[in-house]
Amino acid sequence: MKKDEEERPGPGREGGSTAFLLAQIGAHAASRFAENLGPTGLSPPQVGILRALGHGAGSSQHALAKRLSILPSRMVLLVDELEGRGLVERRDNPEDRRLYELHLSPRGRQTLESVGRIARAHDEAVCAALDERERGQLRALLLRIAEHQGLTPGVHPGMRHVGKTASGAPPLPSGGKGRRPKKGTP
Amino acid sequence: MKKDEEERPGPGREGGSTAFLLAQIGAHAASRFAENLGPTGLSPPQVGILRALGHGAGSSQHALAKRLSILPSRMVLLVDELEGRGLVERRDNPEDRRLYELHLSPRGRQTLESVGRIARAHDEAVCAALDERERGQLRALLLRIAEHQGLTPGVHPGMRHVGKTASGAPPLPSGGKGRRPKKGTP
DNA sequence: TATTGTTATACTCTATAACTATA
DNA sequence: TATAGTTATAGAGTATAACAATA
Repeated sequence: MKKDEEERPGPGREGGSTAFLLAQIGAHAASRFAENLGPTGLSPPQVGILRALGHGAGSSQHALAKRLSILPSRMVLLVDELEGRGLVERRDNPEDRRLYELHLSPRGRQTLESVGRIARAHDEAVCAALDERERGQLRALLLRIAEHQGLTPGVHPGMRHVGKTASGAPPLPSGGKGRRPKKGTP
Repeated sequence: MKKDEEERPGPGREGGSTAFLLAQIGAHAASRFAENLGPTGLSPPQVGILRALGHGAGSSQHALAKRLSILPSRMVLLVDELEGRGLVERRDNPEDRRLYELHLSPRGRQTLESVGRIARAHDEAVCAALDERERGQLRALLLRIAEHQGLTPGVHPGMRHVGKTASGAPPLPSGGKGRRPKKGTP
């Protein structure tokens, strides 16, 4: 057959566009980090919670969920597990009894330090192809993009549910009954 | 209370590590791209299929699934929809009747060009903070990381399911009955 | 027996509505 | 009435087993 006419998307685009490279490498980095968390038994969003509590304790679940772009309904389960492992404490807020105050336990703080070590090793592995000067260059460029795109420092936008709905169907109504009494029912 | 002792992960790490910045910006870029695909009604993996067929037609579903790291069972549904929209054709392979040959239809090729325009606009938007020289620098650094990490050019590693299994529970056995006769039952 | 396409099934994550207790 | 936490439920993505047709 004839020599294939190389359907390149543009000039000098071997390996994909820069935006594609960012998405590709970013997904790889996120997956590797999740793998490296294996020994801790924590998921990336749980690490986000521990980190947030590490330098801003006493937050309510709702405030934390908003800050981390996690749904409140999901936050419940994530905190349930962290509390069950003794890493996070739910304390009553005496001024507003609807709210919890979330705090890191000593063990939680210890775990957070361990996560920090994992994160540093992970960063080293991801950037291994570059020398110190190049890492600084890359970091500076990425910071400018992040700022220009309006990204919140330190908050990973968990892959918002976007694409699809092929047939354009509107969302259906749903049930829900709610049952259990809340925490401190006297 | 005393002044909080700023729990920074390391020196000069405002905004997170470089690996975190890559994950953050990468997720943002992927989400935005999925949004920009809205008018086409295509999902990112479907775009991957169209692109692959654009310069390597005649592939079987299985071979394509392997190349794009999509599960064969998912590939069925993705191709079902592309075929239903008249963008892709399933042709019988006369040499091995188990296989299909996947081909882009003229309309599929047209759609692929449209996607290319969307992708270029997307790339421009993501890199808007940088000038031409800086984009070249960034691209060169990213290509070196991608190569060092062993990433396949042009293939997005869709966010492999990694983290969690909090209780370390092993996977359960499952059923499955299978029914319908395959395509060309004479 | 092995492979391709397919279906069934299960688990996770995302997203929304509804409910309780409290303000 | 509004808000925080919670539960139920629906939908999409990921993953695996099982099956029919074919090799």
